[in-house]
Amino acid sequence: MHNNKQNHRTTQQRKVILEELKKVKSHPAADEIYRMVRKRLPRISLGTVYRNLEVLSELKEIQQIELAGSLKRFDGNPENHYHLRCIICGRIDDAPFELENNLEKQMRTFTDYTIISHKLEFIGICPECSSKLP
Amino acid sequence: MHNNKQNHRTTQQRKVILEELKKVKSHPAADEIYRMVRKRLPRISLGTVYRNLEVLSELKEIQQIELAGSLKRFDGNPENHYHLRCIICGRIDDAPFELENNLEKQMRTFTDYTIISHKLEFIGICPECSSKLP
DNA sequence: GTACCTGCAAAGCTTTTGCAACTGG
DNA sequence: CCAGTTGCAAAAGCTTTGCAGGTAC
Repeated sequence: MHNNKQNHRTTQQRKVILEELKKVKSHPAADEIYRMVRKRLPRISLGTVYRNLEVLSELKEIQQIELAGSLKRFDGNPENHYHLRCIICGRIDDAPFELENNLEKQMRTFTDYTIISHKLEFIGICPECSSKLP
Repeated sequence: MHNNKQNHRTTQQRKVILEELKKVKSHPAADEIYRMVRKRLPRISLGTVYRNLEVLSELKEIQQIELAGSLKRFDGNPENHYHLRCIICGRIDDAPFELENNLEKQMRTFTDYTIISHKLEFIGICPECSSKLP
């Protein structure tokens, strides 16, 4: 994790990364951003891109979309259901309520996408971790 | 991607992986499953575990939880909003409607988790990909 | 018998990190 | 000046894959 207490500077690299990202609506991955930024700063490194994306997220200038990543968890229950994830210990519990078919119905009225399914995850602190907090 | 047309066999490895995963409600990652299964099949390899988790998902015996993985996408808009993901081309668009605060409220009445936020993603086929389908 | 599966090891891909040099304020 | 930042390269972490031998059916 990164230290939140740092004083952040406005470097060329940081500025250009932010500008390029704000320009597009394609939600690029880090290496795509690297490619975009290199057109203006040919000597920038991938490491710098990663570090700045982290800092810019902390500063709430951008956000990271973490859905559907490559680190997977597996669930012996094949039925569609929602999950609760603890931000402290990382445990995942099943959510105690049903899928909302309404959400997909709503979405269909608003877009031209063919909606196939949806994923909903709640983020919070599990009772066990709560009880251990100072 | 895996070939869906295969005839799948019931091997010891496949059977034990499924049994062990059904036993727990902890939503383990692949390497945790590997550790669990090795107690019964000490010579099993991690590769076999990965391959079988893939097959078992195809067979709808289990499911993969892909939320909050490590391959991230970045969004120049720091405001909380939902996304639409195309399963064909992988593009991500912003969803054209507002966050449902009701969802968190509902969840609070059902669990002892301290709910901090939620993530909702719709999966579908974007108009462009739809138009190219056979 | 043979298509499918396994163990092993190597490779792949994304992300993180140590380090010495550099720079914004 | 000096804490924060950078480029580079190596390392780390998770997942996939090539291969030769094994196995379910």
